[in-house]
Amino acid sequence: MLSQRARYALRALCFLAGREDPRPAAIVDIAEASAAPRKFLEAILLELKRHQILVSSRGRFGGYLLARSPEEISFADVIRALDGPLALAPCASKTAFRPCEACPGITDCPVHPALVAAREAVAGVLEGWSLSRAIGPLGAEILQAK
Amino acid sequence: MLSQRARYALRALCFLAGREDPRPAAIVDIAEASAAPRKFLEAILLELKRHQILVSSRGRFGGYLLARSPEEISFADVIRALDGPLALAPCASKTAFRPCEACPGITDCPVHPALVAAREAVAGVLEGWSLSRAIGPLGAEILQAK
DNA sequence: TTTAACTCTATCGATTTAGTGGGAAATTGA
DNA sequence: TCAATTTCCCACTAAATCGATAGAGTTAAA
Repeated sequence: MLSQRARYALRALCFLAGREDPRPAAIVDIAEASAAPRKFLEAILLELKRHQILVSSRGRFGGYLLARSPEEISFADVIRALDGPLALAPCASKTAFRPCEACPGITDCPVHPALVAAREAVAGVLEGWSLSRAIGPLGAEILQAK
Repeated sequence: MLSQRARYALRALCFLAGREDPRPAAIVDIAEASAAPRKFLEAILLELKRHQILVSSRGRFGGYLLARSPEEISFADVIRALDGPLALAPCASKTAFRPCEACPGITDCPVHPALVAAREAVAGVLEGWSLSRAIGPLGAEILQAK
């Protein structure tokens, strides 16, 4: 299960991906759009910035913008930034591999191959799922039509 | 990430699947084989029994047996029994669907389709991955050869 | 009736999670 | 320069979860 943080993050990023305004969006507006508590979202956006998914500017008219185009930000990027590896166990992770303690070892563990297969399956989906795909091919046009 | 409970469970079940002895296995032996603390494993096996993955007999020479053949027990069964739904969010679960609060709704949520796709991917793998597959086609023979 | 096993409930400490609060730093506009 | 606005950073709390342990109770075979 995703954490609440990751869910807020995905909603917030979809909102940002759908905006056509080139000026940065303030936390307050993002919080309203993604139905997240303002202060809580603050920490989330900061984390996304640390992972180079967002860029920010301070002061008046400051706020957040996507660090790159929505096609180049995948759900996998976002979830990894907030919840860590996609894998079901550290020993099955590609981005944060760590052997499990008290295990016969990678080659002998009967559980390991299944976890690797599961990780590959979910990573295959989420790495290919970008923000632009999430808001749909019509996402931008719909907003523009308003 | 899987809980430690689920990991112990998978190891324990693989051990049971590889045994050729028709008599039930005692907790102590299962604990040793799966490198799990005895009392902790106790609760896990009980949970697996509640989910009809194991059957038990009490008293002297009592213990646990698989409730059905190893081909008919999937990793998905085990993980669902101990960690709950495979989905990344309740709204994407097939076995325990629940709409997320403060969400535009299934049809309008831009995040939902990705979570459903991820769930289908991981369920596809884990539902098709049985204990017998985990211990390998040679699993039984190897044990017999000893 | 003893003994070896499962069953059940309660509890504990550490960690994580969700969320809040206050203030410092930066930027803009007057 | 000053005031307003906005991000940034730190500390903190309450509740839940997780991994694990303890102990009393129940069952069944020898």
